[in-house]
Amino acid sequence: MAFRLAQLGAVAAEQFGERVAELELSRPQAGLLRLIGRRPGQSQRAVAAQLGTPPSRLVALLDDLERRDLLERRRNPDDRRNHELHLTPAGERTLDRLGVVAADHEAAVTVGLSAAERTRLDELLGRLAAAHGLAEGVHPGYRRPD
Amino acid sequence: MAFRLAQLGAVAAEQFGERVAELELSRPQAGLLRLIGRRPGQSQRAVAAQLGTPPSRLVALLDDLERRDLLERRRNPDDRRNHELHLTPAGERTLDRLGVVAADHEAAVTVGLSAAERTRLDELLGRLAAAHGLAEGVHPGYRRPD
DNA sequence: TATTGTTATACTCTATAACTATA
DNA sequence: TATAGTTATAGAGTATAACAATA
Repeated sequence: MAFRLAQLGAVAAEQFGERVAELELSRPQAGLLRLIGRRPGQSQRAVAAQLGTPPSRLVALLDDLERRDLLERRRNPDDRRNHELHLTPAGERTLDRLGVVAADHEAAVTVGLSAAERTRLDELLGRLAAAHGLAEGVHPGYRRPD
Repeated sequence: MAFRLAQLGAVAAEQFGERVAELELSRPQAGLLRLIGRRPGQSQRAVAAQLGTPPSRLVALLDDLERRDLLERRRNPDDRRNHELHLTPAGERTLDRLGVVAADHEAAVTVGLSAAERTRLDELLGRLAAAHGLAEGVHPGYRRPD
């Protein structure tokens, strides 16, 4: 069962990666876009802390998003060491498309289950996620080792 | 839900990795040990084909296992290009220990669920695994891209 | 001195393709 | 010529630690 979870999780991640690749995003970039869209203005350190990743890892990911004009780093005038992270209008549009992609993905992954079975599975997975202390919307793959 | 599967799958894989690290095995090595223990005498190509991985990827993994005397490559006398893969007695013992580790892992991953809930979850995951064409005991992480 | 973000560096894992030995 | 296994090489992704700018 643990192994099946690992198998299915890998399949889900892989397929999600293929879908977001059509938006020219990597999986971590898709996660960042969502996180920043949901709460704009956070510093890179704050984002890194939420994800549990070293801040240096964000630099290249954000560089790419900024170069493609999906995201803006704004210097915080109160503390000029900080960069506030905001989506551009193009970034917002990409985030919308990401929502569509995620819904398609959800349907593809849960294919073959009835509505009642989906509900039941969602509940069980939610229980496990809680038991393992998983934060809503944060993939453990961001986490630094130890 | 797809995302929760990815989260939980990553957690399961990560925790399994920590456990097998105590046997000084990587996750792919643990999988190989099991595969070879279950059906000894296969060639490296046959194993690679089952896992969907390029044969060259196996070389370093098997080198390490062989150096540690857990595994033996026997030249097939009928076709000296082939190496038959067999576990040594030490390899069999490690495989036994792996079974214990896997059982502990299973319990840890499914913590907090009742026996009935485990059964129900196992069934639902099995359905999904079948829908996605997952082979029993083969982790998609071995698969070559495309 | 401390903190934010960045850069420099190194390491791990993997795929691809060239190579060898056998057939 | 074809196949099994190996080696050589390169690329992606990531962590760590040193660094510059700002506080």
